[in-house]
Amino acid sequence: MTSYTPADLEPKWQKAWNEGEVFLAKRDESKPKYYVLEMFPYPSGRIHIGHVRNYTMGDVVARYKSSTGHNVLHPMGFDAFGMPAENAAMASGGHPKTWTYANIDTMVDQMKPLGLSIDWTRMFATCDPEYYGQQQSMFIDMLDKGLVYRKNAVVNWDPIDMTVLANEQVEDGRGWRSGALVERKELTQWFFKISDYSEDLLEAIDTLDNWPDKVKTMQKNWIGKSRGLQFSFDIVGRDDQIEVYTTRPDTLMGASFVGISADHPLAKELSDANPDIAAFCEECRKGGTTAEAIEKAEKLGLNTGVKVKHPLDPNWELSVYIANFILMDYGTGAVFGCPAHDQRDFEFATKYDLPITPVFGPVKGEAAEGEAYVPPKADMVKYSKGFAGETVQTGEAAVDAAIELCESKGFGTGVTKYRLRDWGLSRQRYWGCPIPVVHCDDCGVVPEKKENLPIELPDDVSFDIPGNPLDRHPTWRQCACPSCGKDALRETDTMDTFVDSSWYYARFTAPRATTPTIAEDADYWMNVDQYIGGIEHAILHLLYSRFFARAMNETGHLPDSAREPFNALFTQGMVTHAIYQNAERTDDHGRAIYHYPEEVEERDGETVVKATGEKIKVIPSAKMSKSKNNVVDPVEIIKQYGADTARWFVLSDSPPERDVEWTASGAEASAKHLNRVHRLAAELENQPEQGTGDEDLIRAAHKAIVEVTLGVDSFGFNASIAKLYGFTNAIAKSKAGREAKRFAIKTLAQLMSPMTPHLSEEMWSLLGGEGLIVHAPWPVADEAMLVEDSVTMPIQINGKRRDEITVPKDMPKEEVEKLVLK
RNA sequence: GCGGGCGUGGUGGAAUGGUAGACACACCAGACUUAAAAUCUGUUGGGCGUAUGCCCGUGGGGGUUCGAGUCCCCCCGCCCGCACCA
Repeated sequence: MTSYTPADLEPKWQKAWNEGEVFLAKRDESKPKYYVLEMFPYPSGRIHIGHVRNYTMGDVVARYKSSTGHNVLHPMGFDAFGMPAENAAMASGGHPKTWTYANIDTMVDQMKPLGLSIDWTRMFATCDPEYYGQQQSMFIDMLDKGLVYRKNAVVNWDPIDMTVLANEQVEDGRGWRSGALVERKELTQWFFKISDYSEDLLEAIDTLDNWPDKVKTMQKNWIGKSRGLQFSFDIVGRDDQIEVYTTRPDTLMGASFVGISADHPLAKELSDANPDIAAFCEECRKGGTTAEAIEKAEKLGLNTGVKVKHPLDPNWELSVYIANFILMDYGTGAVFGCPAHDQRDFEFATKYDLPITPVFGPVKGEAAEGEAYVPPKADMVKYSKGFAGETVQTGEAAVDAAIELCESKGFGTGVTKYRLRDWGLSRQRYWGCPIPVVHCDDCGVVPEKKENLPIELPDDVSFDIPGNPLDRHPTWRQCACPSCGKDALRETDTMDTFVDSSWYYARFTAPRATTPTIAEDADYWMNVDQYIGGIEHAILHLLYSRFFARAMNETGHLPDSAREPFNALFTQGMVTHAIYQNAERTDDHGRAIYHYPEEVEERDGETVVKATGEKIKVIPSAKMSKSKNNVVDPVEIIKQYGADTARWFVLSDSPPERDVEWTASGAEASAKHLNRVHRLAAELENQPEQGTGDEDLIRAAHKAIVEVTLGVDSFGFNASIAKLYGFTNAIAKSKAGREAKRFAIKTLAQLMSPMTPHLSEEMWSLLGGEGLIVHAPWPVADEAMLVEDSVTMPIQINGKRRDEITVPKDMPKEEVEKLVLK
């Protein structure tokens, strides 16, 4: 008898697949195509068990689709530009390029033993000049189409990474990577015109039927559409106006003051004349931007002495305040305050003793005292100082009526605004894609000629001083102006690395092309049919990619049908692991001590440190982190149990969208189970030829086909695995004859093959299956075998189960009823 | 504050409005063994009972229904996302 030795059989079958070029993706118009993609990794140096879960899910889909007659594209690459490479270079004196490519080699070596059905011939890294050169070429195309522009803007400056961050990359006022408090700085930057696509990106969300609602909602909120009235207040005593935007024009008769941002042009003008105002504006800008700071921040205002006229009553004058809570980059940077119906305005008005005039109240009863009355816009309210339409109506209707009325009176227009800002892409870093433009004294900013692409990064750079090494490189900047030929200087900013990941999915369709894409390949392979990755990319990466697909369509690099690039999205959960924290002591600095799993054990129902017996506080299901000593290394797991066990485990128990906790006992159980399955196949020839219950076993096999297929089809891998356990138990217990068992075990091997491909190949060959199991078509259940002759039905009285009876399937209803009522 | 999700045994988790707890972990018992490991078999939501069996049970309270873990309303708790957004 042969025993189950993954260390031997896994490499054996991987070799067979490689030699047969089984996973090589070729265009084949005779088959339906299926493009499966997992979000590509950053080459940090080691694969993580989370990667294993992500890629295994993709692999299950890829292998299953392939066995159901699809021509599958399942590629892998690396998102290879970015800060960590530069940080490593600064720390160890190496070069980001060396570091990155060495990491990629290591990670590929770690991934290959997993037996993923990847077409490795398509692999690339975004730091390959062949890739980023094409990105530069597209940048120039986008410049031509007006999809990229340069402007002077106040930007988020990360003082640790010494670079600019996009709005999306600032979290709680801190850089998403460095964690440094972000500063505001004025710089000339490149921007993608993503805001031109606000409506398109928003509307199309509703067509994404196979995306999680959660992600769709997050994107909708991020785009942030609102409809309101934009109008101007005439400033008293001068020929000038303050423009404001409001989503509640129905509260115009409750206006109490006008507030402007400290960065508003009027505030700047007043600052120049009055040092007190200048000091106040400075104070406003300093305020922290963390959630906490905003929560606690006092509403500060300064009466400028400027007055404006109310548009509906020229005799009604309102004071203009500079206020610290008004943002220059939303709306017009100026608002009118209606304290009766806005809590923030209420607090402001109370503090500065401004009038609070309600314009509506509840239909029944009175509004509460001491706070603003803010009902949902869809609610009916009773207007006492309304100026448009019915006395009793919904806020929504009143807003519409107010906009219409104001438009007809000739002040203000109804406008739609979006929160989405243009995407600032300039980064003051070395390890990124150089922006392919040249600064010429005579011609200004000129795009590089396409024949000069790629503009490659120079290798001879140093990282001993902060800042961008491209700025201080002796020769790299110097070039000829593409327009007039005179001496000119290159742009030294590089692109945000999110640009690199915004189109890699398209590049996989023709990874070696000398143009960004090739029409026939893109037409055939796009869209991605199933995209799989972490929820953390719900906004940034996915929104940018949706924008880029549109931009690539407009620059002729993707077909119309690929403007929305991902047909289906699945966001998988993390692999977590318990943390073992010492409950009795901390280290010399008062920090918690964490123990490795192998340092602790269970003793009398308590978890203690083996060596010392100290009690342990177990924190279950925590994100893996090196500093918490709870990281599971996939390489070790594969060494110990084999890839199939690792694959089986990460798919079992928890639904794929939820976190799964890695436990040693669970991993061991998976290994045991696969051993058992292997034994079924290996010992088949010892089974007696004749037995009993052949038909029952064959029926069980057909039922398993239906149930497992359903799970695989709907991302219910844990459900499929539960059914496979059940089916395995049924085979093990069955007394059926050898050929019935052979059929059942071959079916089991096939149903398991997307999850445990090596073991399945081995079983297939042990059972005398023809060729490789990867080439075998997915089993189809025989409907006739699914129908039972007799059926067991529960007898319920008032919904409670009282008894059960087993009757022939075709027994008439009346007879069943008679039987039950007896 | 706004938006979304979740709450089921000791644990992870199953259940198109129709037998709650599939499957697995863990625990316990038994078989095999000199012994252990491995393997196999069985038990395991709570309570009552010798037993056929009965009662209770899906965060709490109410409702719809012949029937609710599932649908509706209120409350509690946890998680995630967004947020001086005018």
